[in-house]
Amino acid sequence: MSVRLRFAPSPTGHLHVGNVRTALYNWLYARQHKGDFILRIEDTDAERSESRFEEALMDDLRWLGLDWDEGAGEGGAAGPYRQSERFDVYRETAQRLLEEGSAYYCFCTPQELEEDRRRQVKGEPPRYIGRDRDLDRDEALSRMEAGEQATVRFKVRGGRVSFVDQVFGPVEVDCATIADFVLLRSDRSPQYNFAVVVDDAGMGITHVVRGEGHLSNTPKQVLLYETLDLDPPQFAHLSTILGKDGGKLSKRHGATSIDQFRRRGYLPEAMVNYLALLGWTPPNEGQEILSVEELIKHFDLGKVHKSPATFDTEKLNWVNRSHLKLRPADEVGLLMAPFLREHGWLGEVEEGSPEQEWLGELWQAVAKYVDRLDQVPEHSRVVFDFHPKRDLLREEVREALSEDGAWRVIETLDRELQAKDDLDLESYKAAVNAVKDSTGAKGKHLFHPLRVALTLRTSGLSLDQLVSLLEKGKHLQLGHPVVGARERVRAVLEARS
RNA sequence: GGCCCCAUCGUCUAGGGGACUAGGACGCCGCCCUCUCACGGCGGAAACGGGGGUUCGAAUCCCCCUGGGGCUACCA
Repeated sequence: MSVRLRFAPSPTGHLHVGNVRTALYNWLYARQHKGDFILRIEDTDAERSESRFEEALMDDLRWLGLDWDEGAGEGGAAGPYRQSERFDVYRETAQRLLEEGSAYYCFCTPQELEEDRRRQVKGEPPRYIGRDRDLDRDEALSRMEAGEQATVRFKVRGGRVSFVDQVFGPVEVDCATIADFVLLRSDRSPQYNFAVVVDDAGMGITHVVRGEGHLSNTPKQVLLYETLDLDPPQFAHLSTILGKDGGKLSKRHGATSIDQFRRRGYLPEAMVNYLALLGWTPPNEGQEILSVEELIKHFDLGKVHKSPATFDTEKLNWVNRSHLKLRPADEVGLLMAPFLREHGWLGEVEEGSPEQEWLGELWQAVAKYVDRLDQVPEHSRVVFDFHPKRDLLREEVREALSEDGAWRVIETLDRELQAKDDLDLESYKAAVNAVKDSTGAKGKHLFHPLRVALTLRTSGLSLDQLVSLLEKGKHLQLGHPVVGARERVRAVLEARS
């Protein structure tokens, strides 16, 4: 039998990295076993669910490459895939349980329930006492007709329930610790534990992979499967992802929702790779940078760790950097374009254009400085942002230029360059060699003044790469002028006075 | 309060009674490369939460404590 897995988020906010890891593990397992991956929207909480979050979550999933075979936005034979559209199914099922005597109407008021909880006996779990458990059905029905509101509660049996969790191992609990829980609320909407079971069963889900928080609720669900006369699926619960301080990951830890990472210039394959590593170790020691295909191939649900993992941005950065290096340069060039555009340094760039090729070259020059694409602009500044009048005043620049022979090197280079047309790497090097010969400056006494004249900074890209970018860039339609090398040297000399 | 889960370097982890002077990765530190900053290469510091057992032998098995987390809702 083919496996069927699902990701079932509530559209109550943006997709959190923890949710994404859950989705990912489901997806990896489904893809590995050539099964189905289903997206179900759990929006029974009408108060908190919003359709814009549903849109956003599907958008994030698509960006990550976690495609689904059935579900919201996709359709499929087991639909509808939105719980708010499945109320009939829940009501029918509840009715069946009512008739079988496995469930009953409960007329308890919120106040009564609150009192029950407060009246808890020391050493005993506080729980619903089952006041209406043995209420006569006809009586219940007539009270309903008289307009009284009632919930439908499940009659929890005695004894023990058990199941084997793929991650946590065997779990067994005493049913006495489980209160008769609500199936249908008084407004006839389903309660979570009931809806999941009805849906997972109805959708033919074979493996339920979800957050650890659901582990304690699983016995209730197993009980439900049992009275519905259905085989429960395989369960696998995933530990929580923690923040740097050991607490649950939250806004104060910085970015937590996947769209934030996306906007900062993390690659989807890097997010997927890093999240996969949080709670699972690849089989080959030391090989942690894996492609999506490799993850699908090696992923092993049975080897997922029980203990919670801390989200570490430093390691994510390393993973991202590594994947960035794996991508073809011209591809990354296109990906980083929006970030440069934000700084006003770039216009529209067409795919396959010389501009894209140039961006690829820019990328290769700045790649070693960058963890994320949103850091590209600050390291590209030397290429786009050239203002001698302003920058000659900067402390580090003044200091560097006050060194012996610095200006002479620059003046000599200026003379050498004026004699040349457009520069390529070779002619630039020839000019530098000529400067070296006629001034006698070498090593840092030669290159440092050159760097400052060309960039108005004391550190940055290799000069060879820079000159090449400048000379090519000045002829391209980048939407922002790039000042060439020769022009720069001249401008610096002119701004000196 | 009750029930349940978890616990190896700062972080992610390998480990499933002797192969452990506890291995790898990120980060950190040092050296090398070098016109700068980086990249890269090489090397280094860094952990079995505590206490009891079991055993010839425990990071590995059991119990207690401590510390985290979850459930205990007409939230999911």
